[in-house]
Amino acid sequence: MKAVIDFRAQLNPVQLEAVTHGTGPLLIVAGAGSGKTRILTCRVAHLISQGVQPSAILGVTFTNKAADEMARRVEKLVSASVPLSTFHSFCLRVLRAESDHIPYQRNFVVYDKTDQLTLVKDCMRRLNISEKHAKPRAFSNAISRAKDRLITAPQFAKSVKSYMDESVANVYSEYETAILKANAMDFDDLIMRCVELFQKQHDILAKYQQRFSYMLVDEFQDTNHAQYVLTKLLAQKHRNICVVGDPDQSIYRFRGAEIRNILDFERDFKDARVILLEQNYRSTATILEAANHVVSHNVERKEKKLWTKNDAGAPVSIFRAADENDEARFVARCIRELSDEQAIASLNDVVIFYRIHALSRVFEEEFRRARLPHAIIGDVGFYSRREIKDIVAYLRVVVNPADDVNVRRIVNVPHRGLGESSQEVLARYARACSISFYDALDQAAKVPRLAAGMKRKIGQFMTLLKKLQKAAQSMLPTEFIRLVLDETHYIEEMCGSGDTQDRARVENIKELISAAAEYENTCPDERASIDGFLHEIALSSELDSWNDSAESVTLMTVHNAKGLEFPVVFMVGLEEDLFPHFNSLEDPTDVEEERRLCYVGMTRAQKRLTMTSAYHRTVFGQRKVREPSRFLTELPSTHSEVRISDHRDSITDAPPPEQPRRGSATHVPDNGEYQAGLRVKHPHFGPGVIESVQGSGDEARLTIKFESLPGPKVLVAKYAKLRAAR
DNA sequence: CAGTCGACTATTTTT
DNA sequence: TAGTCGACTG
Repeated sequence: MKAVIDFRAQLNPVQLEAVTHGTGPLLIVAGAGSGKTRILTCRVAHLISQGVQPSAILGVTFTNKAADEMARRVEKLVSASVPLSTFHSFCLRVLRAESDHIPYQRNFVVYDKTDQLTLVKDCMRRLNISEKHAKPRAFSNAISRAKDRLITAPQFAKSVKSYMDESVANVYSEYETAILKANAMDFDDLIMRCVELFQKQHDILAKYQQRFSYMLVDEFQDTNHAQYVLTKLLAQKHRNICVVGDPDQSIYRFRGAEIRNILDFERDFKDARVILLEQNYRSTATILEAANHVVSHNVERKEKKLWTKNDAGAPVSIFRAADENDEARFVARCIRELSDEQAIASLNDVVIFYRIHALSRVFEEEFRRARLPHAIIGDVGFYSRREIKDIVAYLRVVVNPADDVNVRRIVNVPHRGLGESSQEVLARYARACSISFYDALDQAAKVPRLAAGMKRKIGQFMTLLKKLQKAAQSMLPTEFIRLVLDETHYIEEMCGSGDTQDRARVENIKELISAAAEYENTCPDERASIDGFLHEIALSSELDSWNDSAESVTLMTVHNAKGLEFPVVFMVGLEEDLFPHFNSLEDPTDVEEERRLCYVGMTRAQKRLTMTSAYHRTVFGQRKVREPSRFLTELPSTHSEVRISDHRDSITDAPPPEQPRRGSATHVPDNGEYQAGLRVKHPHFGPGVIESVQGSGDEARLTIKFESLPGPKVLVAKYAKLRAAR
């Protein structure tokens, strides 16, 4: 198929260059709103119009949603469907296709975070590591980070440097044995096993290298080491590799992403063409300036200046609310006003970003009260709800009985009188004979120290499982789920208690059946199967199914905001300890990531940006005085407009319970008695000396030279949390 | 073995 | 605050 497309009308010269770049490596550094998605889609369309087979293009995006979106747009341009995927879904497909060549059986399953954590806990128990001493979460994270860097358990064991490392090494090793036995892979395994396969089996690698003559990787700044290695392996042969990224938008370092990959790309592909896209088409000049200004506070950053031809637009609106309820009310009122004034065409034009999900609750309550239609993205994902995990566990067990985690999940759900202690007996037996938990159940009759009554109950359970297994051979996912519900009486048992959550649970189960039906209808190869469905849901998230056609305001975390844009953006909870989050405050590098996160949020806005904070907020059930985020003070004052809640007085009347500070240092009076020369101490910057004071009272601006900082810093007295130092 | 109670503690962010 | 975890009792 050859159809010349003239992109010149819709692209600027730099974009055109990126789109029509021929062969060889290409690095596109695409600033926020510079038309990145358009370039990627046009490039794919361009390649196809040049005669490249769609199936020869490997496009990798960050989320399934982005993949779908891009596929849709490509299809519109050239009416060809290009297989776009995420790293994880691509690897899963490869591993399934090549299952004969990996140390797994064909029917392996994918473990999500919860399964992974259960398994880690299990391993810890076997190694006699107390959960109090070290958190399971810490171990699972450490294991994930190791896998991101392609470090195997034996390699990890060789490089231990501390006592903690040693524990991790032990758990890691135990975990690897267990997960392999369970015939399961976690998210990180998908990448790592795929790399391993390619490195060990050159013929297989060659096959995929041959197949994909062009590669595109989106959100390159958020790829981890393993993903980059995978990319390099695949691109080695043709070297037609195009990566797109923006270092300023790297927000997944905590998950192993390496911004360095962008720099390494130029090193690894010396002949790479580098194209910088710096014109922003999305935001008003004011918003863009403000965002640029904030992110320019990052030290570890390559200088880059986005610009735009767009109008200045309204100033960035800063609002200080009395407390979190006041904040939510304010946002709701603003949205109403915008809507009434017809400043927005639809509620879909509005989004609310917060740093952590916990903040969504207040807004949810307020919006419900205000009858403002809204959709909350994320939080407890659909597939991690208990009832869904329970039912899905049955599917998983039927497909892969070796999956101990899920066998143990369902063995007593619904209750069958097979509690903790008999499970423990079985688990011990299984381990002694080195068989799976399932096999132990199957041989229950032979297991000593098990009451006859138990053996009978286990027998009944096994009869049920075998019946299900047999039925599964010839059933579609929907039919099978219904069968499970019938046979186990799950709904009656778990949802018949009159609990308020029961109705939602039943709804969720119905939703699961719908999802299965949806899968069956769209299954590409007409071979809808239970394990196919399992793989489908393993990598799906709520964001993917987010339907932006419903008329409603969207609420989501800033992390979910990547790649999206909205005419009206509210960023809420901009307070120290929250955004930047307190876990990041120790390490300047982490704070820089928070700042990039803030930058990503701000640059989603097209027309209006409002950033709010509260004077008081209830955190951990305790009312606390809050300090506005440093990111707010980093905004250029010329581009913003500050408003303070009318309710402020009524709040400040109530004396905040001033928590006693440790140590003998006294509070610097916040009634304006600052003077140059005073030695002070700041919670983050440490000791310093006031160089000069401008203004007085709370609003006084203090220029302070901190010992920890190279130059003096200007702080507003009220928010500086200063203490006197001797 | 299961249900209830109280204590406790944890909160980023996600494919 | 709320959700989880563990101990205790029926």
